[in-house]
Amino acid sequence: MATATSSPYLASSRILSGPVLHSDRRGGGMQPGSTAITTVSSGYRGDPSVKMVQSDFMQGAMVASNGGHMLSHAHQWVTSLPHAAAAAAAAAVAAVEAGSPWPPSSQPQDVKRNAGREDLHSGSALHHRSPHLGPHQAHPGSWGGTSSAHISITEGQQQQQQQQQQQQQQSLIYSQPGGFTVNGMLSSHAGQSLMHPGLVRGESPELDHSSHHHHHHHHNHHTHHHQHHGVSQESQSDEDTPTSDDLEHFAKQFKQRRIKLGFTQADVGLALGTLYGNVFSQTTICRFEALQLSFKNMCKLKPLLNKWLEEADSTTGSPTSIDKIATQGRKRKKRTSIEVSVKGALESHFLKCPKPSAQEINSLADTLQLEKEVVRVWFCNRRQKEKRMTPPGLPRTPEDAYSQVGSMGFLLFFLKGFLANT
DNA sequence: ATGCATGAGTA
DNA sequence: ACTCATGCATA
Repeated sequence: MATATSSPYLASSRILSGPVLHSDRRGGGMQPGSTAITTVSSGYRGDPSVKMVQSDFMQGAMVASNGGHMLSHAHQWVTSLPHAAAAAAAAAVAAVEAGSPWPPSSQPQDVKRNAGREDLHSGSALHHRSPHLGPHQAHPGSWGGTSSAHISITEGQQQQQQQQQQQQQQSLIYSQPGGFTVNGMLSSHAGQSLMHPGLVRGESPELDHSSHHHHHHHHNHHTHHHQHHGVSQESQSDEDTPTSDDLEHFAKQFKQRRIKLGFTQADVGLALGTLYGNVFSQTTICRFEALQLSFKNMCKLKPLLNKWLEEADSTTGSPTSIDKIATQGRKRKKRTSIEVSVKGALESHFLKCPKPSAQEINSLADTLQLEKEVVRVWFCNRRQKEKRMTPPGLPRTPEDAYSQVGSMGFLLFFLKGFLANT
């Protein structure tokens, strides 16, 4: 976007100059035609200048799709679409036409957008789990895999691609050792077991399209739910690993309550700090409510938020201790704003290769005129996004409830939207 | 509400 | 050099 709105940085206002083909290699140092503006004020780079939009993007898409010709027709639609849509759609087109039917990895993403809208009631609420569903049994790893693959990695399939059972305790280290109290007062009870690492989800079949014959056949499933000591919460107090449905319901209910009680996401984040010593930002709370965290992360946070809810509920009308978290002074790199056109190109590449090698990153960075680090981080974030619970851009309207799975879903989604708009 | 960034922990 | 949990800064 690079809006010029109140930004002291943003050197120039985009000037959509013509095509301005600059497809030459970068000779050295900075390139005049940067494709991303970093809203920086000091160090980093902030060379303004030309920024082609569509044209540039198309080029990127082409490159990604191994040479182009097919894209030519798509161009016209693309140009009139909102950039985001255009980029995604074109990127998808590029990928599809390029012959890659589907990204090898492509997390199944489980399209479990709950079907029934059955909330609306405040407080208490006793959600009736839809009786249908049958054997489906709400797979714990839901996002993780369409192919069942449940939790409890029973020692079999490991070392395949890493990223499976690695960290699981790193979260605990965040507990602030009694030292500072966010609010000047200790929490009544800090200890608390902090969710046992249930080791959830047998997720990510991961790429490696050529060699994974790991047939993990776990059966177990400690789905034992024995709720002792009623703590009022209908679901599981905080014991055993919740299912994705549980989380979804909880998140929903949590948001409702939170709003009714008049708290902002930031308030909650702070409250958690005074309550446990773990402060969280508005961002995290927001992501929790929107189920945009990893399954594991959701599980970790749920107990905490649940606790907060109870507290807030009981203490109705308590003065929200609003504190200001000291923003540790650090030289944080200013956010780089990547142009939509470039994003399209990146997206396009991502579809073909979610995990580009350092080499590829380099060349990509070169082509797109971005810092290598920026490109690397982009891919990291993109991958992470892929692992979140709620896939982005889900059908807002029932009619758009197409397949909505993976890239293809987006393609259709966007194309439909466009066509209906023309 | 999200995009880009940082860092701890791993491999 | 990657994954993951998080968050500042933005849109």
